[in-house]
Amino acid sequence: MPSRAPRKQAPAPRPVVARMRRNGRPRGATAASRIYADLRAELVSLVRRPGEPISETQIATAYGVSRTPVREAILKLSDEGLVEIFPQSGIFVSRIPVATLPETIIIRKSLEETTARMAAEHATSSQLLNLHATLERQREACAAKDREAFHQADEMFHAGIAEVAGYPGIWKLILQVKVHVDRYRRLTLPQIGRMSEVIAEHEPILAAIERRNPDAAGAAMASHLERLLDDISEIQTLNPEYFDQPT
Amino acid sequence: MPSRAPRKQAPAPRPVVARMRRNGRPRGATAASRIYADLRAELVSLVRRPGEPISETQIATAYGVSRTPVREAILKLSDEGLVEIFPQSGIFVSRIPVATLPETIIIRKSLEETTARMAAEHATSSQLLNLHATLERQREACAAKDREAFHQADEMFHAGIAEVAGYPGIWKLILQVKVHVDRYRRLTLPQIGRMSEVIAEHEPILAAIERRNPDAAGAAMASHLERLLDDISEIQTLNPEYFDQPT
DNA sequence: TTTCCTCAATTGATATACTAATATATGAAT
DNA sequence: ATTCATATATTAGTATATCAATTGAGGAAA
Repeated sequence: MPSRAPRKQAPAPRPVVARMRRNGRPRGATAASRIYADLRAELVSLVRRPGEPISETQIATAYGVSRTPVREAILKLSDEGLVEIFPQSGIFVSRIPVATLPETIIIRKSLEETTARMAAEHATSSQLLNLHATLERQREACAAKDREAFHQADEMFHAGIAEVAGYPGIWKLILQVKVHVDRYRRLTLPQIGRMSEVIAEHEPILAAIERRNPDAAGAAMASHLERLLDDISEIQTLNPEYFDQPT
Repeated sequence: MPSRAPRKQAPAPRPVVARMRRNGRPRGATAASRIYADLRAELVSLVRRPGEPISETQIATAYGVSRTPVREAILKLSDEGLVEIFPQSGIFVSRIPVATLPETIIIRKSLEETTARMAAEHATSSQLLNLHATLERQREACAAKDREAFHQADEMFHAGIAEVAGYPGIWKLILQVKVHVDRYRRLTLPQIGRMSEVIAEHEPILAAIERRNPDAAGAAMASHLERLLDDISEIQTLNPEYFDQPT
């Protein structure tokens, strides 16, 4: 029996206000979150291949922890659609759901057309200079044929536009949505020639934002992302086991 | 020592194909998923009020299960932003992040402008009849002043348009994004007068889709959702403890 | 009264253990 | 060889246990 009254029970006529938030650290460096981040990186980079089984216990021993935090990480990845859990059977890296990729790109196009528009309406000079700097970094990566840096600058460019628009949460949503497209594209690695095309498409977007022309900015962004739709639907034949077949 | 070779180990030169998927039931009726669904309903319906503490053990005993499945449900809700976990402190129903609501509505507007456009391009006669039926159901609910049925028909109308567009996943994404707006609007209950306005705004959307006019359909949808932006920013003052203050 | 200190209780995070279901390898039967 | 049955190991799901961090009430000190 508790010698003291329990700290907080619901029965009262609605405490409602409740306690104010305490420490400002909402769940940072737990074992689960570290494992989640690691696994996610391995999944998007295709270090773990679609269809491959994943063993909770194996990962747990590898990290020197119990199954519990590993399971927490896996469940989160399952929500994101990166792994599939089959009860009493096993966990597997999800195959790439080819059928849903076009819809994903449509979503991205729709959202980024909006951010480009809003960016053209709200951009400050310093923000424009930052975007120019990012684009220049991308040109350097292109010249150096550094695919990793190029991709990183590419994401920064798009994220930067969302931030200039005043809606950084839109880019967070896009990140969540485009994960399967990223896995798909990782399989179509070569595309060195694409890098300069991408830059050539980024330039008019930034130019339109600079001209404060929302319509042009949105249109340029839309046509840039429409190229993505063309890119997919090429290499489905090789490595068919990585894809979720239309049956 | 295992008397038999382990079933599957990674070391081999990449098994790759792995096992085909077995039973088609990817995680259905676990205790965790039932608790998750229940809790989520309680959160969006504001049965559990923003700021209120949530006790894992209390829920566990209420369901007659251990803390483990409860924790799985809570973690998922935490990812969705419906609850906040403060380490070694407690779990609390998240306050409504008022500052992010406009962005959420912008996202929805952007995506649904797209679905309306695409619906106008692809709608078949039977699909149009279904949309008319849904709209009629909404009129009936309005006449009966049945708010719950009205809201249900409203969601069906929007979901139906996404489906006609050929991108039902867009509606699923919207559902995920608009949860805080729903909680907010639940606080502004009255709005009986709004019901007929909503119907009056739905009609031109459907009419434009019927006329196969993507531009008009997108514009009608956009202006419909812009009304949402006006609706918020009204009742922040009453019940301030439910909102995440801009400090 | 106000401030500080102490301490029991609760909590989130993790560890360990158990169970029912399932898949697969092995061996038997055809 | 091919099919079928059986046994065994692995698994997801859940239960229970441990621990350090934090809270907040009560009492001591000012």
